[in-house]
Amino acid sequence: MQASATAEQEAPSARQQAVLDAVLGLMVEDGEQVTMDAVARRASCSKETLYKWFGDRDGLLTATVRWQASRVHAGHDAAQVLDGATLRERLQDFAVTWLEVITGPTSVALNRIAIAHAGSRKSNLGGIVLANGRFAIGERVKPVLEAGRAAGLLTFADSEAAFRTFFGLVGRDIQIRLLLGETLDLDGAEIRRDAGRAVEQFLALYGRAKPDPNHRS
Amino acid sequence: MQASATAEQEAPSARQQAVLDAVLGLMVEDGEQVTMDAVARRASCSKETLYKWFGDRDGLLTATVRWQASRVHAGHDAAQVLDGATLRERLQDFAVTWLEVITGPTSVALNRIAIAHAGSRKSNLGGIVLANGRFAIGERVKPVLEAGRAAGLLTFADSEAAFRTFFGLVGRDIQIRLLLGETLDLDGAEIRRDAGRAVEQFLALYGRAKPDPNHRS
DNA sequence: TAGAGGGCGTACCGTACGGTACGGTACGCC
DNA sequence: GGCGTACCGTACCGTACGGTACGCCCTCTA
Repeated sequence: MQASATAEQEAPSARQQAVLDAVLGLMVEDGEQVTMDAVARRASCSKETLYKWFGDRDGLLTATVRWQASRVHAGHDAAQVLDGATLRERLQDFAVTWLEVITGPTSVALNRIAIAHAGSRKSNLGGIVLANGRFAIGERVKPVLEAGRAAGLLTFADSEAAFRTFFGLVGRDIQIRLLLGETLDLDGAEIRRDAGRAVEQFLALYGRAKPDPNHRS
Repeated sequence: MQASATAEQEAPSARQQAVLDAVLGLMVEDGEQVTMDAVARRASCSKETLYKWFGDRDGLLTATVRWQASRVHAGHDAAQVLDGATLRERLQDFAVTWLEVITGPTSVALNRIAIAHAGSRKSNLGGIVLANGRFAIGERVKPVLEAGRAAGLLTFADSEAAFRTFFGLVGRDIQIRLLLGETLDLDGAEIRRDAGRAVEQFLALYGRAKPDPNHRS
């Protein structure tokens, strides 16, 4: 009983990636029709191969979540010295990226699956989604906030609390509305506007000095 | 084929309410074991009766969501004249109530079911949950915000946008984390503290005057 | 050319679950 | 008492789906 891409963290082969993409496609089309038969048909592979590679259905779903998560991570490392314009720009980038992710159909479908699964203890899809979504971005934003504090641009005691406020200002009710089936389709311009508003509000709450209107990028 | 409490809005009888409470109980215990057999066993009724009363499984779930929604609504009407302390207090009330709702196990279970269901078009559970959750509270908060604006305490152009910011400041990442299976259990004190912070942040963003530190309730 | 192995397609099995049918019982009404 | 109604409990049916088994093809190696 060898489960290649499940218990082991081995990166999936190209063929396996194609299978996982097929799963994602089915999830986006209709989260409830992700059946082993449907996956096999869609990916043009045999069910036996699915079980050989992923162990069982849960393993397949887990591998899919991991696979999607592995693609989301991207983004530059922190510049150590921050001025006000750079800080604003970095936060804007995070906000835009985050909004693009959570409004994407793949994210919505994946979160739906993970949430449905979270109801019954087995196989921690929700934990994986959280670790690669909300917590991953937290770990990337907090250093920026702390650099901003070090540069005297921000003031806060607890970077985790500051980040959670930022998270709330950016996401607001968008994710829950999408998850519950509302169709919001935000275009890029609207996302940038929303992100900008959130950043300004965050800076209004946590900025040490009033934002300098002469010093826009 | 008469479906008493489904297509029709008729309030469920006492016996039917007991059945719906059984459904809620099963949902909280394990969202996936809400099977018609399990409901019948739990509620000590026959499956035939379930189908007679609710039509089919979707009807039963819909009736359950409506039944729970009908219990959540509560809360005083708006006082027309607002001073700063009253406004702060009203907002605090809303924030506490909302946090208590979304952190409750029933709400988490119900939202999970509705979200899982939202993946496939049939039977709009997500819409019902949204209408009775996020939108219902919005319709109750916005008049308060507008009264605050009329009293010169707040300044904003769009009450919907202002409410969404309030919503984000209150909820932050709490709901998505709970839905994805994290166990956060906030106690009453923490909820009040969170709510207070959110209200202060909201007033800092939208208040016309700086909050008067001498004038706390 | 022959053998081996990986993988596709498909048939198959067991079970769980949605939905229906039916016998039995309690209760109200004539 | 006799009848209808409402409901419980349970047996039953059909199907969908997770999981397994097996035959065939294709490719790679010697």
